[in-house]
Amino acid sequence: MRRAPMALSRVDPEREQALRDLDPLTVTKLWDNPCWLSFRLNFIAFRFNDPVYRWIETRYGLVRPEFVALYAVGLRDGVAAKNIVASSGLPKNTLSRSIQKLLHRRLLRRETDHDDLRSFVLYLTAPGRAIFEETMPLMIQQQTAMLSVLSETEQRQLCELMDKLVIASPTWPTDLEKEGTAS
Amino acid sequence: MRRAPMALSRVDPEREQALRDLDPLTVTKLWDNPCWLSFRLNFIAFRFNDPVYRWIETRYGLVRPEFVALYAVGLRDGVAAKNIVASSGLPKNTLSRSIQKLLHRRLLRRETDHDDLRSFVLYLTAPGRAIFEETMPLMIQQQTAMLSVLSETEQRQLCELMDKLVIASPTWPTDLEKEGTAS
DNA sequence: AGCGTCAAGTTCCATTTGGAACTAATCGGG
DNA sequence: CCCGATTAGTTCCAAATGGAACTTGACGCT
Repeated sequence: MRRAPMALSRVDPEREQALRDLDPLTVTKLWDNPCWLSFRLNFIAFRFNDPVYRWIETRYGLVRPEFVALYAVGLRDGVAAKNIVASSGLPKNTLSRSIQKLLHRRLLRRETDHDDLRSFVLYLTAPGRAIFEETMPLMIQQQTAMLSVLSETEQRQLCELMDKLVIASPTWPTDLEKEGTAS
Repeated sequence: MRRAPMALSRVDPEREQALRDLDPLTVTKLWDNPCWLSFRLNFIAFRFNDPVYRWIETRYGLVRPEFVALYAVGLRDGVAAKNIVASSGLPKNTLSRSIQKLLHRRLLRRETDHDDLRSFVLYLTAPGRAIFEETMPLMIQQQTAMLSVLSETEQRQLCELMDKLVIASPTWPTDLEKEGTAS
């Protein structure tokens, strides 16, 4: 168990300098960690999320789940809270509150869904859309900066590989079970 | 701005079924979202993290930052809190408390670092290591399940691409600035 | 139609979180 | 070799979080 996952860690002088900027524990988590996927995912995601959410918080006073909701409606007018829950993994009470606050601030507007009276359909107001439109280019700029170390081809590869994973996700176990060893 | 990022979204009958299992908003976030990287990262990371942390919480009563600390020390004996902060992105007070709790439960042990008297070096106790050793295979099992849709080659590609990203991470902007457009 | 089960969203409240201020130790210059 | 600036870790406290219970509407079954 204490071995590099999928070596490519030859002493490549190219990288020597960059490695000096990484915390030693980060280096261990990268190359001496059987769970390489988890660490890379969380690390890269954090480096994207953190600047984005800090900016949105200071600029608009919207905290993370609030922006998640606004962004979701911005991408797809007419979604319901349940969709945002399903696609974000946030608990539904957190999203309920976030949507309330957005409604209060008139960034979102909602109507009862006439096909299911328990449900509400959500829309951006003009100010809501303004925030969405202003934020999007900055997020893209951050993404571009992060991806700039990869070639066009590599970027497409990465996109496609992650694509396959997301598509396969409904088949993944949602619980860790010990019994797996008993097969 | 409202366009698919890097299309590969041809109507591939292979995927039609899998797509039916995904929430419509999830589909939008995948293929009609200029920020494809962020969504894929967060989504896949969530599907790994959620089962793992729920299991650890119910099995050992350790919450996420506590397990983050234990896992870090498990990977690399003798790290200090600051390293865990740097590599995890969690706030340092949260980690301070987590480490306290682990010390109290005798899963971790610490000594003052003789090179820097402000700092402490952390070690796993035998019970701490037992938890680490028991959890690791389950995490690997989850990772294997998630990656099983990819071929060996694709898995290695994914690993290498994410690798490059993490290595480049020290050069990424840590703040979103409007000025970027003024260059 | 009438009833048990389930789903969408909300409310309650104990717990967790994280920014900011703090303590103690190191470092960098004159 | 002392002093201002910085860093490791802790403490404080207001605010966010999320599990569980609740409300209201939908759906299936007889």
